Amino acid sequence: MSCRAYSANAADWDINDSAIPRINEYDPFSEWADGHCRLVYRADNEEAKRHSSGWAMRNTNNHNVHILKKSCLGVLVCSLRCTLPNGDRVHLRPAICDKARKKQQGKPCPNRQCTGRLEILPCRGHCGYPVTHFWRHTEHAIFFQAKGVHDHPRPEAKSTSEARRTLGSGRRVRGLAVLLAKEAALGNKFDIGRKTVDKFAASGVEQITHIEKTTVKLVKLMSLREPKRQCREITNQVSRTLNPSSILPETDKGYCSCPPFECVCSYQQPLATSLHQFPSSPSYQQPPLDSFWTQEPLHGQSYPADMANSVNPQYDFSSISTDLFQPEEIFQMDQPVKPDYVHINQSNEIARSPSTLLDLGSGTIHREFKTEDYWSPSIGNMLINDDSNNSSNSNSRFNLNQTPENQMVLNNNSLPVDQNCYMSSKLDELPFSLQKSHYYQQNPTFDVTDNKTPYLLEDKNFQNFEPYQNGKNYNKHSYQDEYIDLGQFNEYNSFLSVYDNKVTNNDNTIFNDLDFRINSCVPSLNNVHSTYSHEAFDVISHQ
DNA sequence: CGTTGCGGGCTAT
DNA sequence: ATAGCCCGCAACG
Ligand SMILES: [Zn+2]
Ligand SMILES: [Zn+2]
Repeated sequence: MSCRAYSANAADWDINDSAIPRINEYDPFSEWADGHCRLVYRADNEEAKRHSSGWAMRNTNNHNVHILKKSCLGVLVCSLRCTLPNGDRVHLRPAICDKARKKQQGKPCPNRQCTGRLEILPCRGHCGYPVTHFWRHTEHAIFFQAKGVHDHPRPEAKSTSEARRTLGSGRRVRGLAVLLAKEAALGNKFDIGRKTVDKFAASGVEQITHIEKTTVKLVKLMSLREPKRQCREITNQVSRTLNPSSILPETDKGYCSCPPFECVCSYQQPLATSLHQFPSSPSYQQPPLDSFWTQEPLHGQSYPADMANSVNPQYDFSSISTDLFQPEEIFQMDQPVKPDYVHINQSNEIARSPSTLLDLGSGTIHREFKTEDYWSPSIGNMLINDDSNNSSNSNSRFNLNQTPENQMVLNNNSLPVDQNCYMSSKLDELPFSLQKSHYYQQNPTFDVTDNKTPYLLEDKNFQNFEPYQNGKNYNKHSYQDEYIDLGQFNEYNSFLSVYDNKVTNNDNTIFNDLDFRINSCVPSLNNVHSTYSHEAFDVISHQ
């Protein structure tokens, strides 16, 4: 699900804007928002208030009191990429707490018949870095913005994870039943947001057609300002691509009776053996023998129904207990955790390094399945990346990114998102300052002043187009001075005209693409964005 | 115990 | 300046 192409509010704002249009419509909470999106929730939305997400997001310090930033921790997977009997893959929820997360790593795979160990598959969905979520509160709404497209499967639902944790050590099936029931019950709430998804997905396709036409323009726009470090990391994604052909080799395995994180049995799996020693990160990747995600069910685990049937059942939760994560237990296993493994894992826990460049320009989908590919993209999955809970969330990452087109399609909303930032245009051509001045002059009405207020405090101004005011400042800088609001450019054309000195075309979609790419891959350009379709532009630069 | 948020501080670009 | 990230602290459940 990700975000809908158009949020109720036509996202003509950016989380960093000092002034944002007043929002009248709110979006239903999207637990699995993916791709670049901006959503506005009601201030009383509990989930929004908690800044929760289906993705395992951890707080990260962005030195900005007004905006809460979180980055994705990826997903906890089996080092052997085993497939559960039902065809699902292991994808547990990484603990948010660093300490707890470390404990998780190296634990035996929950699949009883698998000898693999749990390891973190870091998120590299945003230019090689973890996808980030931004939250900002205003008086009447909670603004949410995401950057990047998760290149990994969805972790288990938060509720499931919690349930597991709290379920006592009850070791039997009973616990499992409870979990399943919970999951099933929880799943229903997401249906709401989904309808729009398909719709947007379709529109996304349409938009894609415009891409070629607009490419030139986009390049031009991007040339306005090229961030020094662009994301061009397509490579990572490619590396995770899996061979579709390989399918569920391990599917039929039975489960051992060992706890998910504490398997003690010595059951050996043929394939896996050494795999667990390698970190999941692409740079280190060892080729999993078979496609890890290929089989991800189309419906993500997030789906209630699915969960009950597929996801949870696969795990042996009976043994899961609070002590699952006890470090000591790791050593109790017949096969001690390999120190190296753990070590490596930690270092790779979160992708830090950018990746290598990919063939950005190629629009081809890489299906070459290298041994190291983690993901096998299934086109069907790729096309729909919706946040609705059911979608094949797991696919979002992987496959889509390989091609610009694909990405665009995939990204939720149909908004083209170029994670890869394959377009390395030069922004230099147009001085950024120029843009600012233009926009700024035209939007005299906006108040640029920056007042500071913790994001938790509602930022009235934000909603009303007023500057931040209140409280804390951004840690070290204020946005106000440089804030530029492009709101006046209601049309994409207007925007173009500014640069081109002429009005070019009416194709709003183009802008979207541009926006997407810019936002996603070019850090500096994140402020430049358009409403996803014909809405006004909101370009902001601040510093 | 784990989650969530805060914020200092370091690093790379 | 921007962004990513580590780390400790604290409130909370
Ligand atoms: Zn396994
Ligand atoms: Zn992610």
